[in-house]
Amino acid sequence: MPRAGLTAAAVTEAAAALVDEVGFDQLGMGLVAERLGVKTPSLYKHVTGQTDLAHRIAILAMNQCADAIRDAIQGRAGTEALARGAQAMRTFVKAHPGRYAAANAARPTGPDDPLIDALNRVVDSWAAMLHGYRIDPDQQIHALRMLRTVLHGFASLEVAGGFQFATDIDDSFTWMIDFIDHGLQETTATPTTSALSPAGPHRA
Amino acid sequence: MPRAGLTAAAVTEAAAALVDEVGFDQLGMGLVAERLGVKTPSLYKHVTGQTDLAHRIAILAMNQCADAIRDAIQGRAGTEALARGAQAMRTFVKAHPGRYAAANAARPTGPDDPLIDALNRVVDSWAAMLHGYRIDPDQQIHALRMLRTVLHGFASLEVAGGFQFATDIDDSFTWMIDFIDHGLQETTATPTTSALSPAGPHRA
DNA sequence: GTCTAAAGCTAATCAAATTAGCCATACTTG
DNA sequence: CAAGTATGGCTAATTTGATTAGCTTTAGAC
Repeated sequence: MPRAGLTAAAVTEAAAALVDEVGFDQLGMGLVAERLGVKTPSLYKHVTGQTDLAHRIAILAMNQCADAIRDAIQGRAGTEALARGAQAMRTFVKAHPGRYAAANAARPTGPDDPLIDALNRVVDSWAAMLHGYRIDPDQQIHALRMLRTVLHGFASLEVAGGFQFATDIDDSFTWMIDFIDHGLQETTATPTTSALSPAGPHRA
Repeated sequence: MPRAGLTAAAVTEAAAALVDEVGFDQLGMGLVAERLGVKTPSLYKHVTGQTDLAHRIAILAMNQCADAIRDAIQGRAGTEALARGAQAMRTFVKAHPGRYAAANAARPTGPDDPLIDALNRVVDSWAAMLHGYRIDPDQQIHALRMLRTVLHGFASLEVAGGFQFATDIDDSFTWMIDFIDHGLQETTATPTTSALSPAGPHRA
C-alpha cells in the first residue's frame, strides 16, 4: 500500500477547503480523512486532534486574509486604501466562509501562539489603512477598533446569512465604507455635541 | 421518587444559564441535566435533542435582547435613543455571552420559525432608533444594516475576547457610537466625494 | 377511586473522536 | 547497495456523549 505523503500543512489545507464547502460546524475527522484518501486515525500522525486541526485552520485563514489585504492596499493610503482593503477582506470571507468561521471560533492558547501573530498581521493592515487619515493620536485606537468592528461585523453577518434574501448587500457595504470614510475625514474637524459623553465629539 | 416538574421553557432557561457560565461550545445534555437534578435522557421528554435546545436558547436570547433594547429606548429618539439602545445591547451581551453566541450560531429552520420573529424584534428596535434621524428613505436600509453590523460586530469581538487586555473598551464603544451619530446627522447634508462609488456620497 | 397520558428512570444503541499496537515504507548510514 | 531506524498508515479497541427503547410511577381527568 503506497503512502499518501501527508503533512500537517496538507491536512490543514484539506480541512480548510472542506469547511469552506460544508461549513465549519460540520468539520469532522472522518470527512477530512476521506477527502485525503486516508483512514481517520492516520490524521493523528500529523495533528494532535480535531481541536488542533481547527486551530491550524484559523491560523491559515488569518494569514491568508492578511495577505489578501496587504496586496490590496499596496502603496495606497487613506480613502483608497480603506475602500480596497475593505473589499479585499469581504471578498476573502465570501470565498472562504468556513475558515473565517474557524478563525472566529479560535482562541489563542498562549502568549506565543502563532495565531496571535496572524491576527496581528490583519490588525496591522487596518492600522496601515488609517495612516492616510489625519487622526488625532488619542483617537487612533478607537478608530482602529471601529474598523475591526465594522469589517468583522459585516463579514460575520453575511457569512451567517444575517441579511436574508437581500440583493443589494453590495450597495450597503459600499455605503457603509463611504460613511466611515467621510466620518474619518471629519474626525479632526470642528466639534459638535456628543451622543454619550457630555464633553464633546470623538473624545478619547 | 418525586417529579422534577420540568418543561421545555425550564430546560431552556437552565441551558441558557449554563452556557452563559461555561460558554456555548461547552453545551452538553449531561451538564444541563445535572443542573436540573435529573438524568440525561429525561430531557428528551421536553426537547427533541441538543440541536433543538440550542435553537431554543437562541430564541430566548433574541427575545430577551429585544426586550432590553425596547425598554432602553422607551420614548426616546435620535441621538439619545441610539446611545441608550446601543448600551443596552452591549450590556445584555456582556451579561449573557453564552446565549448571544447561541443566537449567532442559530439558523432559521423555516419560514415560520419563531427565531425569525425574535430576530425581527431586534432589528425593529434598531429601525426605531433611526427614526429620530432625518435619513433619506433610500438610505434607511443601508443605515440600518450599518447599525446591525456595528453593534453585532462589537459585541461579537468583545465576547470572543478580541480586544485583548484593553482597559478602555468602554471608551472605544462610546467613541464609535458618537462617530455613527455624527455621521447619521450629516447623512442628509451636503455631498462630497465617495470612497467607492464615483456618483457621490451615501448613495443608495 | 380508577384510568390514562406524560415524566423520569435504567439499560441499550450509535456515532465520532481518540488511542494502542502492528506492519510497511522510505530515508540514512555504513 | 544493504541494513537499521524512525515514521506513516492501517486495523482493532476504547471512550465519550448523544440518542433511543421500554418500563414504572406520578398526577390530573372522569
